[in-house]
Amino acid sequence: MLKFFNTLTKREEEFKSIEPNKIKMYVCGITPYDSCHIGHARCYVVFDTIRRYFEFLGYEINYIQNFTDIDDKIINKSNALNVKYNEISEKYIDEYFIVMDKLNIKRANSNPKVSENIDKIVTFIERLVKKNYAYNIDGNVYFRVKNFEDYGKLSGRNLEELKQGARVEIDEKKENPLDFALWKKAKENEPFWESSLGKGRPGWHIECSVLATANLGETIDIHGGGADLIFPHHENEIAQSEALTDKKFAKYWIHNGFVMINKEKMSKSLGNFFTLNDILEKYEPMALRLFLLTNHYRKPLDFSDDKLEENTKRLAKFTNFYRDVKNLKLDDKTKTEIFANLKNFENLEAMKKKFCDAMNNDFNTAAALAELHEILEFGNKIKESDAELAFASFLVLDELAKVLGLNFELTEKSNEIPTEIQEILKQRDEARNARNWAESDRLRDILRQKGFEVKDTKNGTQAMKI
RNA sequence: GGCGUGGUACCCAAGUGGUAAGGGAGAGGUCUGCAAAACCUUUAUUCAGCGGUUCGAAUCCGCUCCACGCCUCCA
Repeated sequence: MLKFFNTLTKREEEFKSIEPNKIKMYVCGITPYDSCHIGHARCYVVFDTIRRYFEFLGYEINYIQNFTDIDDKIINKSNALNVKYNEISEKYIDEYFIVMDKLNIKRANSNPKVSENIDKIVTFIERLVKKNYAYNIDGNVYFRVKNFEDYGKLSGRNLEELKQGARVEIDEKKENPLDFALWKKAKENEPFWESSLGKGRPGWHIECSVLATANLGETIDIHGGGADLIFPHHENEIAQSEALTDKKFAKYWIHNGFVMINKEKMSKSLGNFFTLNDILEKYEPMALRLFLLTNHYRKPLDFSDDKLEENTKRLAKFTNFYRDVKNLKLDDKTKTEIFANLKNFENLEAMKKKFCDAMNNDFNTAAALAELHEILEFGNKIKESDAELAFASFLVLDELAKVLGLNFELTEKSNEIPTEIQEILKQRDEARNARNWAESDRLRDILRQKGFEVKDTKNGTQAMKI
């Protein structure tokens, strides 16, 4: 039985999809105005892992993730660099895919862009105005918060509390300081769309309500995003959607915790952020994914280089085992038979069950990962004595690793050995066979200088990038 | 001020009432010409502190101390 924490009800709940075996899931995407950082990686790894687990359980999932490709930050940057706003957004959308592909994050079923859905957004806002949930002042349209009774139910706030902290821009003429913009009137040097609401562009929150309901229907199973979006973004999404449809917008809300640097929240304003480009230049993507999965998704996660060093070593334990499995002396027919009879390996079935128990308990990837280590150790212990059992443990390990999005075969950087290095390795093997230790040690030093560590095994010398 | 989260070994980290998973580092071992790597074994009578509830608490309750987040753009 799968249960997980629902931000809306503030407790763990058993999961039941609206339609049998089908899940409609929406996760807030990025605003493409700059390179992705480790916080983005955490969010999308978390929801990718959740998605993969649902698929493993047999659900058919429709996963939608938007791009907020028109926004103040993009406009500011495009004005500063004197290029069109979409040049900025397209550049960073391309970057997003490159880096997320490296992390083995499955593509969404669709990635709708705000700029391509303006008409739907305008219609949505018009209907809100008609229902008296929104009002237009001089071409700015605001949501009338006081008319939506449930406002605050997600973030656990009430209107009185919120009024205390509310800040109002000087040039805004809202009825109520808590009202938020649905449609922003075009200012000078800003891209705009002509519409019945006036010349302008959508506010931030409205897009997700529109794109989620347009792609998935009025009620969706799961809505996800970073914890920083709970208020006001997700609170406002609920208000807009439920005001219009009078139906529950999302049954389950899932939020991932922040990434911290030295126990402080990582953020642009503090300047303490790391881009994924920088990180992945130094470390294997799967080491990063391993690190992210070691922490429970709802807790804050403290990031540092040390952690990635640790997880690089940890990653090597898995990839080494994969390499050893490839060298097992088993013919294809035997392998096929093992695959077909995997359920007969009771030890492995038990470990697989523990993996699922962990995932069923609020997606406890850390405990699930621990189970992967158990299978790894099991496989390592018997690989010399029982090739068939070792191969079976590899199959189970690989299956479960992939549920977590860990593709250990993608990571063998060390397999890319240049021919020059291979030549030296060959010479060194010859020297060793001739018991010429002086020459062998000399070649080893040369290899080290060239950035390769040697590893002597029974089957000859291998090299690994340092 | 209001709302909320967390403090578990040298470091990271799981644990949600039944007697402390896992990883890194350290130590010992196997292998090896020597190394390195790899693999195996091992490492918390104790969970920030003090009280309480219970047959039983890291887990529940109360207080104290410490760290952090949200209430404004953020994944």
